[in-house]
Amino acid sequence: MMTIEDGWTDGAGGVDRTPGNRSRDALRAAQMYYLQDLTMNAIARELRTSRSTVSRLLSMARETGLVQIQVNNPSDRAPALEQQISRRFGVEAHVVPVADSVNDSEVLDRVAIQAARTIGPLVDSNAIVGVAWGSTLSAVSHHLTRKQTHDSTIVQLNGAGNTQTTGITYASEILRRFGQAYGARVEQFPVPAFFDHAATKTAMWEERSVRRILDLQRRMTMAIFGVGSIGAGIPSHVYSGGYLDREDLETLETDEVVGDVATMFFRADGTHRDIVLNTRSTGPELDQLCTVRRRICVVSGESKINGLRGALAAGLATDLILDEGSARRLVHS
Amino acid sequence: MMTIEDGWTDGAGGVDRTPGNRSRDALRAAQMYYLQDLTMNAIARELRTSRSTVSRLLSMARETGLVQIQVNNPSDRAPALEQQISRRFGVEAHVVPVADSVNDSEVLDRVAIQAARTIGPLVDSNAIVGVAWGSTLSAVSHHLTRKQTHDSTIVQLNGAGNTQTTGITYASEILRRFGQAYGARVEQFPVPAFFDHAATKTAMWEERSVRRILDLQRRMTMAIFGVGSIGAGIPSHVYSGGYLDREDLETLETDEVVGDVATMFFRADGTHRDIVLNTRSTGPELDQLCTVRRRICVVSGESKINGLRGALAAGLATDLILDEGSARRLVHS
DNA sequence: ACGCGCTGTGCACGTTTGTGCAATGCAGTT
DNA sequence: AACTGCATTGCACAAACGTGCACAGCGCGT
Repeated sequence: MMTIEDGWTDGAGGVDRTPGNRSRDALRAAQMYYLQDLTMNAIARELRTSRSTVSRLLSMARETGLVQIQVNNPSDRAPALEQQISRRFGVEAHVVPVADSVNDSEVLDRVAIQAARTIGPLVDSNAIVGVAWGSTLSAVSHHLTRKQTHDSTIVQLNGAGNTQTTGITYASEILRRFGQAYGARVEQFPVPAFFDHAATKTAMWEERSVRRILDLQRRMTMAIFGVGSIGAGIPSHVYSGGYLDREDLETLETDEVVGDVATMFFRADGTHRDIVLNTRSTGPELDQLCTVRRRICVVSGESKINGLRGALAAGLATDLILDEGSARRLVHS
Repeated sequence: MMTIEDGWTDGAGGVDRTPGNRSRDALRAAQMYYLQDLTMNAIARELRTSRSTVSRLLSMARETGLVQIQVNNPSDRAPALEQQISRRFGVEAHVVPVADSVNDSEVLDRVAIQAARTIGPLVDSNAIVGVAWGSTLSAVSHHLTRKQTHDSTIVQLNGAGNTQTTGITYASEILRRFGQAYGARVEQFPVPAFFDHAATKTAMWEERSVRRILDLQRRMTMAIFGVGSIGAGIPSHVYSGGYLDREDLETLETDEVVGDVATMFFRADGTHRDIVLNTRSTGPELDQLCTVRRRICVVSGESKINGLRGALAAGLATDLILDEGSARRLVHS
């Protein structure tokens, strides 16, 4: 007979309800399904359980990152669009195929899913990942697949408070999801998105609690953000959500701002000197952002194209994930 | 309207029968299926084709290595069996889960499939992969998944001729399949498995045509082999296939041989000095084999356990892929 | 022009897979 | 012991999927 210790690598012996079985069975099932091409029925027989349980074990295996599915386009024959974008803008492009017939919210959803799956493999142990907030990142955060890492940290890139709410629940939900997916510590940045007075920012930036976050940001190994865009149809969250008053919006216009990344603004040519609002923004200095090894920009929807152009001109991203429609718009002009 | 040039990254425009579409559609389909979780029906609509075609595109994407599915067991909580084997024998173990109720030939098949999928990701560009022959490798070769590589070479580890046939079709089929899967050059080793006289081997080993192969073997980055085993129930191919005569088998017994790798023999303790048959064998010197960075041993069936123990004692493998039954037998000693 | 073989397509069918639901088991509480 | 709340299971049904088959388009040789 087998002892319990033996039993725990064993699916064929007697039925064994030791706790922790589930994840072991999930691994066995995943191997049999994905590596041996058995049907769920056959697996159920070997595991002495029902087919439906196997189905559930497999979804669990996928969700917890036990199974990783990646689609590589052998770079030698990558789709033309991706190559063109790479050449022209010096970023690694991931174009999300989407027929132009689908509506904007579905495009966002699908870009978000694919972005989440693309980001997954890039998160290593000991990583310090900066994460912005906004509708794009919120969508992405809903689709992250888990991956076990050690000692990684998710750090908030910019404050999220505004004049109406502290914005904390919204932003912190995003962060929390990232942290949970990668088993990482989460470091929130409990400041408003914009200070009313630049002097307050200067003062706060001397506080040790704040410096701790800024220090983490300086040591980021990866940053993930969307872009905000001015000018085109729908304004982003930042431009309509109560973060900026009429006067602020006017100064943006005067400064010829076309968009922002993590509430730091820039112009169409990528410059950001002397944009007054940036002195009150809590986002990371763009020059400093550019020193981060991997900077992933997620964009969905053609309305963001102006902001995106500026961000690319500023060299803010090393990787760009965007829907096919926007990609085409980007290169065709 | 779109021009044809636009059309070729486009699935939504008019129906477009440009050649090469298939692999592009396969990529699009794979992204939509595996990264965006659409159903095949939805994909068919966007690609303007039928669901069945999408199904076929997806199988193509999997077969050609466009999609790679890997199952990782986060090493911190790897199954106990694998950890035990790793510790005791100093190899990375991949245990293939198989209920003990399934018959030997199915076990072989399933080990082969999983081995093929495990090997795939390890083959890089510029690799020189040594491949042995035998029933195990034959089974593996049938299940390799394609993967695009540049300038890699598959080299035969040991001659395959015997007194009855040249053995070439059998061995070369295996090699050919490896070559095709990885887009690699194939270098056969057109010599018998064993020379009748050691002197012939010495002479042949000076021939430039042979030296070219030996040189490749010296520069191998990876070797893949099974084990032969003496003593247990069913003897391996080598021991029964007309490669050795009665006298040879007697000398093996005298020399206390327990098994072989690529027709080079060894004893239970892993030693191989003064085994006379090795002087006539065309397999690689075992000491030299041990200098190869990655040495993958595939074993299926408990009858091979004696040979396997010897091979492990000799330190011939860095990676071991074997079925669960054998694995258990191995650690329970 | 015609026929031939080849490749790729959609249909139809049987198989495989996902999931709402009710039943069961188990732990903690009254 | 009885009760309650939560997690897990198998069932049954519907959705999604794979594949043999017949047919259409195309290139090629006669």
